[in-house]
Amino acid sequence: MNIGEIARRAGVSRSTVSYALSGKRSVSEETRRRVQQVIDELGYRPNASARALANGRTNTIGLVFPPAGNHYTGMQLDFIGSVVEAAAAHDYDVLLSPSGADSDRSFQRLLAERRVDGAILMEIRLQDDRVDHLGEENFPAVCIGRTAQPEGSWWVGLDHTALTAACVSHLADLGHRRIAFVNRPEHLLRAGYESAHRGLDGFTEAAAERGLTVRTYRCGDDAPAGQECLERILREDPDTTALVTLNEAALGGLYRGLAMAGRQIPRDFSVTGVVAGRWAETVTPPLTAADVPAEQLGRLAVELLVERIGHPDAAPRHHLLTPPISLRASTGPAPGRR
Amino acid sequence: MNIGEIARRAGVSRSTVSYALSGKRSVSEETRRRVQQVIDELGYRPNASARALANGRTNTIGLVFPPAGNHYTGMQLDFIGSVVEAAAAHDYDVLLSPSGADSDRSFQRLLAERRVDGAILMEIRLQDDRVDHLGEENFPAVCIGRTAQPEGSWWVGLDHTALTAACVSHLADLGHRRIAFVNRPEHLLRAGYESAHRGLDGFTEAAAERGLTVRTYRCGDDAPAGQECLERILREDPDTTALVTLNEAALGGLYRGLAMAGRQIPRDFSVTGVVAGRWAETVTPPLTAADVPAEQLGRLAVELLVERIGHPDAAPRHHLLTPPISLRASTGPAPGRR
DNA sequence: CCGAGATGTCGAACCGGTTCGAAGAATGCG
DNA sequence: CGCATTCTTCGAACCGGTTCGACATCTCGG
Repeated sequence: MNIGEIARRAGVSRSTVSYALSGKRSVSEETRRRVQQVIDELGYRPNASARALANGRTNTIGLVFPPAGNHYTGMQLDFIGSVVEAAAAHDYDVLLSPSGADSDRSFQRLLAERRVDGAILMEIRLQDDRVDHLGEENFPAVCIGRTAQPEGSWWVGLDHTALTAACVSHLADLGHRRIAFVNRPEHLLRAGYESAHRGLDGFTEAAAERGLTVRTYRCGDDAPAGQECLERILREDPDTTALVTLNEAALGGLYRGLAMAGRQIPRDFSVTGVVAGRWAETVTPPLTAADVPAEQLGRLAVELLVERIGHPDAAPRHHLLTPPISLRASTGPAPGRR
Repeated sequence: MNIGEIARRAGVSRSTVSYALSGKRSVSEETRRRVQQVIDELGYRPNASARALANGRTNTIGLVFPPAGNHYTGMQLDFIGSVVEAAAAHDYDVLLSPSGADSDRSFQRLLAERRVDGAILMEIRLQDDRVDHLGEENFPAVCIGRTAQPEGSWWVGLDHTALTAACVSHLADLGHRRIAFVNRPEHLLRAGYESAHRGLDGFTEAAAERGLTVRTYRCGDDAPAGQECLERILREDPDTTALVTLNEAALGGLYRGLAMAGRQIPRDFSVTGVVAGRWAETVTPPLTAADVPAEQLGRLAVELLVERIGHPDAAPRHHLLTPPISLRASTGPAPGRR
C-alpha cells in the first residue's frame, strides 16, 4: 500500500502517481482519473515520514508548554485548544513538548531531529535562552509573550503592564486607596516570567501615579495558597479594600479567604485582575477582569508561525493585545464611600 | 550535518556510525570514541523523519482529544499534561489530534499517513466507530473510558457507575431523601458519552435501591448553564436537599445558584460529584467528591500503550479505577435532621 | 601451523516518497 | 512535409537514516 503499489495497479510509473497527486506537472485527464480510482479503492495515503524526508517539511509545529509541575490554568487549556484548531485549519499537526527540568532533551529533540517546521513557545521569560537560541539559528518560532528585548523576534502577547494599570485605575476610580497585588509564585518571578514582571510593573507604576497605598504578594498556583495569601493580606493591612491578581489558579482560594474573613464581595472588598473570561464566570460573584483572549492568542500565533515558515526571511511581526476590562460583579465602590 | 558528514569526518562508513550510535553491532572502543567526539563537536542528532522511514516507527503517540467546541475541563488539562510527561519518560512525543466535525480528516491523517505508532482516545462513547475502526485494523490504541463492549480493546477508565452510586450512598447516609443529578449536556448524552451514561445509571440504580426521590438534569458545560440548572432544580422540587454532578465546568454556576437562592452549603444543601481534586478545592466550601485521578489515568494509559506497541499480539489489558470519595466541606446532614 | 569462530568494518540495498532531465508522442506552424 | 513546441510519461537520483551479507583481521584450541 505504498506509491509503487498504486503505480503498478494503475499501470503507470511512481513519478506519475506523485505528479497526479501533487499537480506539480501536468498529467493527462485520463491517467489522473485512473490513478485516483486506484487510490480511492485502496484508501491510500502517502506516508508522512517519507514525504517529510523527501521535501524537508514535516507539516508539524511544536508547542512548547509548561511542565505539569506548574499548575495549569484554564487559560492555558483554552490556548492549547485554539492552537490545535488553528493549526489543523492550516494543515499542520501539533506536537507537544514539555519544557521543564530536562527541557534541553525534549526541546533539542524537536529542533535538531527536525520533527517540526516551527515552534510556539509558551511561558516566555524576560531573559529566555530558548528564544536566544532559536533566534541564532533563525528557526521559525513565535513566542507567547515578549522578552526584554523583543525586537528581533516574532511574538503575540498581552500588554500586562497596561492591563494591571487598567485594573488599578478601575479600583482607584471606585475610591479604593489601599490595594494588594497577588502575583504568581516566587519561583516563577525568580525565573523571570514575563507576565508576572510586567504585570507587577504596571500595577506599581499606576498605583504610584494615583498615590495609592499598595502591598504586593507572591502566591502559589492553587486554591489553598490563595486562601493563605488573602489571610496574610488582611493580617498585614486590615484596611485593604481591594486586590488585583494575575493568578487565576489561586482565585478560588482568594474568594474563600474573603468569605472566611467575613468580607463580602463587592460590598466590603473588590477583586479584579487578568483572567480568561470563561473562568472569571465560575466564581461568585463573577469576576470583573481583563479577559485574556486565549482563543485569539492561539489563532494569531499559528497564523504568524505559518507565515514565517512560508517566508523565512520576512521581517519580524507581532501582535500586542490589550483586551478591555469586562465589568462583572466583583468590584464596587470602596467601603465607606458613595 | 547528516550521518554521512559524521562518517566522513570520523573516517568511517555511514553504517559504522549507525552501529556506534545504536549499539546493535559491536564497534571497537576506539572507533566509537572517535565517532562520538565528532558528533559532540557538531551537535549532530539523527533526522527523525529518516529514522522513522527506515525502521517504521515514529516514536510518537497520538492523543485524540475533544474539539474546543466542547468546553474543556480542568480534569482534561491535567490528563493531557500527565500523558505528555509519561510519554516523554518513555521517549515518545505526543501529537494532538482534535476529534471533531471533520474528525475523519485529522484522524485518518494520524493513522493512514503513519504519523504515530499508537493512539490514546479521549471522550469515548458507548458506541464508538473510532474504536471499532481501530480494532479492525489492530492499530495500537488505548481508550480513556470503555465502550459498551470493551472486551477486545485496551482501556483505562473510571467506574462512573460505582462513583455516582457512592455519591448517592454518601448523601443517603446523611439523611438526604430528595436528590438531583446534574449531568453533562444533552448533546453529549445523545452522542453516547460513556461517563455521562454510566454515571447516570449508577445514580439511578443506587437511588432506587435506597428508595430516594430523584430528578435528573442535563446541563451545559459552563457556569451560566450551571446556575440556570440549579434554578430549575429548586423550581421543580423546592424540597431537594442535595445534588450529585459530573459536570465540572458547571460547578461554579451550581454554587452560585445556591448562593442566590439563599441556600447555604452544606447547612441547607449538600453538593457532591465526580471532579478532579485540584478543582474541587477551588470552590467554597471545598467540594466533597470522588477525585478523578487525572494524572494516574494519563500515566496508566501511556504505559498500556507503550506495552501494546512493543507487543502487538499481547492480550488486551485495562485498568478500572474507583477512587474513594474525599470528604471536604460541601456535604452535611440533611436539613431538619439532627 | 591451520582451521574455526569471534570481532570490526564496509558497501549496497532498502524504507516511500519527490523531483529532475530526458525521451517519445502529439500538435502547430510556415 | 519538416521542424519546433508542447504534452505526457518514465527512469534515475535523492532525502537520511538502518540493516544485511560479505570480507578482512585477530584469537584461540588442537
